[in-house]
This record gives sequence, structure tokens and C-alpha cells, in this order.
Amino acid sequence: MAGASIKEVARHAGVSLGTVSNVLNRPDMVSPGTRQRVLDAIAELGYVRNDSARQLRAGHSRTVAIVVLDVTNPFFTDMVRGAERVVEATGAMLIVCNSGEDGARERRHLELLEEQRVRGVLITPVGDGPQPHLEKLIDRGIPVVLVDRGTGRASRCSVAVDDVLGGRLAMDHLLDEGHRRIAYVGGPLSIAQVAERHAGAAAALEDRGAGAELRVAATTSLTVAAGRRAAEDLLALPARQRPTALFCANDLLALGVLQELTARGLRVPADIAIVGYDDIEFAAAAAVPLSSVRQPREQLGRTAAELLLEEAEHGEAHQHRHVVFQPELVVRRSSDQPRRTRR
Amino acid sequence: MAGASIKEVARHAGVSLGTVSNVLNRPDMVSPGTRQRVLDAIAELGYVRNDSARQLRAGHSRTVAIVVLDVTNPFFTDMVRGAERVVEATGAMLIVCNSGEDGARERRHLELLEEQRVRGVLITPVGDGPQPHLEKLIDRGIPVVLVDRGTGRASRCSVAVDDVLGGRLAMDHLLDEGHRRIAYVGGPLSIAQVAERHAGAAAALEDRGAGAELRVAATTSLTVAAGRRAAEDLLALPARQRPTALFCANDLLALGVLQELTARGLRVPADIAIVGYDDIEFAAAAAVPLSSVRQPREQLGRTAAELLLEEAEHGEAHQHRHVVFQPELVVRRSSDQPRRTRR
DNA sequence: GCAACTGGATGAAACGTTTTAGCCGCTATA
DNA sequence: TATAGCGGCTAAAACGTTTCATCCAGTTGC
Repeated sequence: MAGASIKEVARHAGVSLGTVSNVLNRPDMVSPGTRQRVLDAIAELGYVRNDSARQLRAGHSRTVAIVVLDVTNPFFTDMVRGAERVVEATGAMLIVCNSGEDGARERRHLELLEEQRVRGVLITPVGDGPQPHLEKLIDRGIPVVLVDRGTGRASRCSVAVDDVLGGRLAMDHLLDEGHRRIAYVGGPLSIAQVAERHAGAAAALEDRGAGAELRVAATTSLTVAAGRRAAEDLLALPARQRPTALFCANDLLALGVLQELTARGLRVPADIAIVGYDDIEFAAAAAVPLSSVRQPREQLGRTAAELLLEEAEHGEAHQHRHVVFQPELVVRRSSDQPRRTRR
Repeated sequence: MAGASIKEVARHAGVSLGTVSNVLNRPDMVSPGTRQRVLDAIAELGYVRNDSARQLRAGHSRTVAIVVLDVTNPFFTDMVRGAERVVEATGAMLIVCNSGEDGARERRHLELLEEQRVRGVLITPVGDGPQPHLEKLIDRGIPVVLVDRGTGRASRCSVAVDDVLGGRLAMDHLLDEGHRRIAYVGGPLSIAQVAERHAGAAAALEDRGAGAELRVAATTSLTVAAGRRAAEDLLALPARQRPTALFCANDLLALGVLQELTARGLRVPADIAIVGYDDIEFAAAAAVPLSSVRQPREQLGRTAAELLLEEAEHGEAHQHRHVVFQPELVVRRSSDQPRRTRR
């Protein structure tokens, strides 16, 4: 019972092996009578297609992979959901891999995915340098779509949100609120998103922030715990050097910062204002509802998957595209206060 | 370049095909000289193993799958991380599937996983009835471990947290706080966790809650949005029937409820106390830090993966086990208030 | 009445591994 | 010196599909 092959089904139904395959793949090339006999045999034997054999013949699998930086980050899980919807609509499967912001794990995943000859890979790569393993996939003819990563190279599609603009929006808002000592909380800067959001903030400052300063409070990752640590560090500064506003590279950091600051008795936004990034669902539910730069998370995943499938479909004829979405600032209480002059 | 097979590597290195396979799988059965020549050929041709062919021969793949109810729920992502660690340590791959609490999607996933002949499946099933598709996997010899699901059947391992006890802990606490009109927010009851947490709460009430009442505020899912809707419904009740405390089936619901209640001007815990379930990272960072029943999320995933690998390893000889962890109540502000008598 | 088609089926080749039986030449043993 | 044993290698079979070239028996067109 457990392991009938197409051959046994054929014998059972009294037809040839090719006919069974036809029933499975082109049912209307088979006469109704035979078809039914085959289907009965399949049911009786509990036959289930062997995907390995199928793939072996086809040369590639029908699954698509998505490699994210952090499965526990709601930003990525929302993105995954978007991609999932598109991929599953085609009857294929989306498998989720977690690099955990670790280059070695990312490489290992890509190796395994290459061995599996996946149909394509959606990835938010860990580093920002050259990506030999990605190139290798592409050389082998496996489509790769860069997700949430700036203007991609010519050799692949990409989907991103304009992080520089996002940084600008956040910074402009804080400057509008009258802040002059501002810190950017985030890291490592090797993550492109982190660097670009900072670049946007710095550019906004450059444009109009005479007399304002933007320091960087570096973190080693983008988690709630890292945010708490960053807040501790900031509190260690003499009060007069302490920033009056923080722009955090993502919402997890912002939530961590918020938690630690309030635990230490500071008021948000009165003492320190906070703006996060991603506008995850929990941002609005935070102790102090969090201002945040919103990204179209699900759409990011959907669009990426669509580009990938199109490339997988059309092969050579495919034109690489780079889609950039615009972020949007959502102001909530954490940065919204009765106007007063600061210095 | 993009598609060299073991055969071409063999020709390139001037050895037989079997020797290349030996270099790959049992390197020290090959003399150093030959081995080096083969490795050089591999490097030069950019050869990458074809996993389909490998699986086809082996009869099963080396990947393990985990099917969760909701990828966006931090409870599950933490669990995934735990399982991931164990699985990857063996050089295998963990693929994550999302059933989205939808039986049809779950079934579809299981079909695909069966076609892929995965090494094993960790799953938190959607419904609670008989599970023919799971039985089918088991018949085929694919190990299945039930995760976060009460005392499993004899035919499989299971890992769970005692949800009845969790419900008890929450209810006892609310009764201790003096509450008498309490509502259980959660649903659908077809999800076992939801039903058992409720059963625990009901049992606690039974034991000692003379004069207290537990109503059920049913929800259609376990999300923040569902929580908000549930809160609206509660607010529609005449004030005197309105519960003074809520026990929510998970933290997402609790966060949604909290958000809606405070938006409508009610104070938590003064007007309504809340206890959640799971103690996700965001619970502590909520507007009002959330009391919650904590589960060992990562360990749940780790243990499940360990049981699975053991079964996959030992086959017939394997003894099914059922591991049950104890939950723990974490009291935070959302249910902790200056004692006063209620009625 | 014959050729040309057609729908429905068959048989065999091919995909890229792993594994098993066996071969060859060499060394250690009796 | 014959023999057994062994290390290193080869050749071939097998895994379960899909596909392609064929074949066969009717049917149609002339």
C-alpha cells in the first residue's frame, strides 16, 4: 500500500505505464472508460505521485523559495503571506527559509535550494556586497528576485520600497516637531535597509537641519532585545547630550527602546520621541502607539512572486524589472506632542 | 556550465561515475590522488548535486516540514526557530508551510509534502476531528509529530503544553483578583487549544467560583483584528452585564481587545482586566503590559523536531512518546490592580 | 476499395543519482 | 609459489517519472 508506483497502477488497471501518466497529466487524451479504470486503480492502491522522479525528468522542481532575514519579524511574515498567495495560486509551493541575518546560514540555504533545483528564489540578502552564491544560481538558470533591496543589478528583478525616502519622511517629521538632537538607532550598517534609511535621514538633515545633529546608535541586530540594549546605552549619556528623538531602523528596535525607556521612567514622547519603521501590526498596539514608516508588506511579497513566476515562465525572453514602492509616514502618539520649542 | 552531471565530472576526471559518487559520499574510500582530480573537475565544471535524483534513489527526501496555523503569529515563528535549530544541525532543511487555519490549505500542503516524500512532518493540525490525511502520511511511513496538541494518539508522537492547566491558571488568577463576571474570548472552538483553554477556565470556575460566571465571546480567528471585533461586541452589552475581566485564547486577540477597549475610553485593568495566552514578545510591550500564560515556545519546536528525527532514524523500533510541558502565568499590569471588592 | 487520417494506446529512452557485485593488481601469509 | 585478502576502482542496475516515436484499428475522403 505504502509505495505503489505508476507501474503497479498500470498493471492493476491493465494498461501501459504511459497511459497512466497521461491520465495524470493530460486526462482528456484518454478515453473515458480507460481513464476511469486507471483512476480506480489509483484510488485502490493509494498511489501518490513521486515528486522526485517527476522533478528529475523535468529538470527542475515546482517549488519556489523565499529566504528572509528573520522569520520572527512580522514585517517578513506579512511579506511571506503575500508571496504565498501568488505562488499557491499556481499550484506550486512556497518554502520559507530563514537566514537569521547570518551569511553562512544564507549560503547554506542557497546551496540546498540549488541542489533542489528550485523554480526560483525570492531573497532579502544578508550583506550588501557582491553575492557570488546568488550569481551562481542565476548562472544555473534559476531566477532570483531581490526583495526589499534597492535598485537591483541588471541581471535580476527586484522589488523594493524607497528606504531613502522613508528615512527622509521620518527625519523631516522629527525636525518639524522641533527636535534638534536626534539619534538613528539601527545596525549593522552592512544591511542595506539600515544604511539607506540612515542615508535618507542624513540627507533630510543636510537639506534643512541647520543646527541639528544626527548621531548613530549602532545595534548588532534588529530585534526587540537589541532595542532595549540601545536604550540603555542612550540613558548612559549625560542628560544634556541625550537625544530628544529617536529614529529606529525598524519597529522591533523601536518597541524595545520604548519598553526600556518607560521602564527607566522616561516619558515618550515628552522626554524622548520615537519613530519606527515597517508599521507592523504591533506598532499601533504598543505602550505608546508608535509612529512608523509604513511599507506595503504584503504587496512587496506579491509583486516579487509575480515577477519571479513571470521570469520562470518566459525564460530568456524575460525583461528584468525593478519595482519601487513609496513608503508612507504614519504619525501616532510616540512622536506627536504639543508643540514647544526645544534646544 | 550550468548543469554538469556526475557523468561529465567523471569523464573530465578520467574516472568512472561510481568513483565520483564515492568522492561525494565516502571520500576516504578513494585514493588521495584520484580524489583530488575529481574535486578539481567538480570545481571546474561548477557541479552541484541534483537532489531529485538523490531522493529518487533514496526513496525519501532529507527535508522536514513544519505546518503551522499562522506564520504571522509570533508564537509559531518562535516554535519554528526552535525546530529549525535542531533540524539544521543534522544538515537537513526545515520547510515551513502555513495552513492559515484553513483545512483545505492544510490538506493541500500535506498532499504536496507527501508527493515530495519528506522525511517527516511537524504539524499543529487545524481541526480536532479524525485526520485522514495525517493517517495517510503515517501509513506511508512518514513520521508525524503533533505539536501543541493534547495527548496524541498512540500512532504518533506529540509535544504539547497543558492547555487545560493554562486555562486554570488564568482563571484562578482572575478569581483571586475578585472578578465575578468573566468572559473567555476565543474561537473557533474547533481548534483544540481554544477549547482546552476554555475547559481549564471552566473547570477552575467549577471548583471554586460560586457566584461567578464565565461567558464565551466567540471569535472566528485568533488575530488582532478578531480581538478588536470581539471588544466591540462586548461594549455593545449593557454596562451591568459587561464582564469585568477577559481571558483571551491568545495574545493576538488580547492585544486587539486591549487596543479597542482603550480606544473606546475604557481603562485596563481598572474597568476591565485582561489575561492573554502565549506570552509573545509583544505582550510585555503592549499599551498596558499584558498578563499572559507563558508557553516554552522554542522548546516546543526543539523537542518536536528531536522526536521526529529519532523516529525517522529508528523506524520500526521507535517508541511513540507524548511530552507535555507546563505553562506558567506571568502577571503584568493588565490584570493586576489594587484589590477591591466587586459585584 | 484504397490511401490518408485520427484517436487511443504502447514501449522504450532518458533524467542523475546511489549501490552492489565484481574485477584487477598488489601484498602478506603459509 | 600458490592463496587469500585487500584497496581501489569499474560497470551496471535500479529508483519512478515524462515524453516521443510508433503502432493499431477504425473512419473518412476520393
